[in-house]
Amino acid sequence: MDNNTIVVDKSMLNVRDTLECGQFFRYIDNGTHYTVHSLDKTAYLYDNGNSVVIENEDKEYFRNFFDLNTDYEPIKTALYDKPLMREAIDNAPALRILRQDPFETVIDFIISANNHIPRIKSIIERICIGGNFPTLDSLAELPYEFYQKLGAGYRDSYLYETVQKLRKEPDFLQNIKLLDTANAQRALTTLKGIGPKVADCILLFGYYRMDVFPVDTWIKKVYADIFPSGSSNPREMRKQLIETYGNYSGYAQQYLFYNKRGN
DNA sequence: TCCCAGGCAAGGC
DNA sequence: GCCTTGCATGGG
Repeated sequence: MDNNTIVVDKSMLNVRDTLECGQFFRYIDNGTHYTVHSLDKTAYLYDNGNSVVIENEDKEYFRNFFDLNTDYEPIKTALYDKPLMREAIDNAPALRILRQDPFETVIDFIISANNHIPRIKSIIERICIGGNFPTLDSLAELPYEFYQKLGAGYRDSYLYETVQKLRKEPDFLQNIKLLDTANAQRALTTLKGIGPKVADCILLFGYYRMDVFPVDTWIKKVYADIFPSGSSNPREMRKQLIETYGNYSGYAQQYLFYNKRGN
């Protein structure tokens, strides 16, 4: 194996479940393999019997990206006896939470609001140039007309305004790391197009914060399964779900979301 | 076709 | 503060 190859046992990484579970959009199913784009980097994932082979250009980047330094066994063990988790974990036992770039996650999940995953993917594709995600500075150079041509609907102005604000405050996303989760969520929701749910997705997928619980249409169904006569207020649902699943809420949410949505 | 999607902003109260 | 309403677009 050369220096740019990672080999992972399939019991630790299920490629399909991890890429297609809704946390990530820039992958291509080529039939024989998956192509993954993150920022300006590319990896190719091949099935090799009982292992996954990841051919890539930056081994450290993708070891971190696929969260390969985290042992999921204690996490799954701790969650296994909690409501609906047995079925959800058994549905995708080698699903991992990706460690994505915060800026890319901000853009992706502004687009995700009230949108379908296939369409989210195609809009993001039109933002990228040659498979590379644009930098904040290069996006900020583009006129509003560029955003109007993305087919993003009313989200075009959210994208434009958020990009302009982030360029004026270059440390904004870096500073999120310094805040506790409540204040981080509050700060993110000052950006156009980011409400409580999108902020939670950004914190979970872009900052690897596990004490969040994005409540979307699917998680509302999950909540109703657990609490048949519970609240109809998303903020209250989030609170109860975090109380139920604790410090592993982020992991729990993703297993539950993927299981409920179907695959 | 028609419904709906990993919700949000704005306005009314 | 909380609740309601309107919302561009296109995939299934």
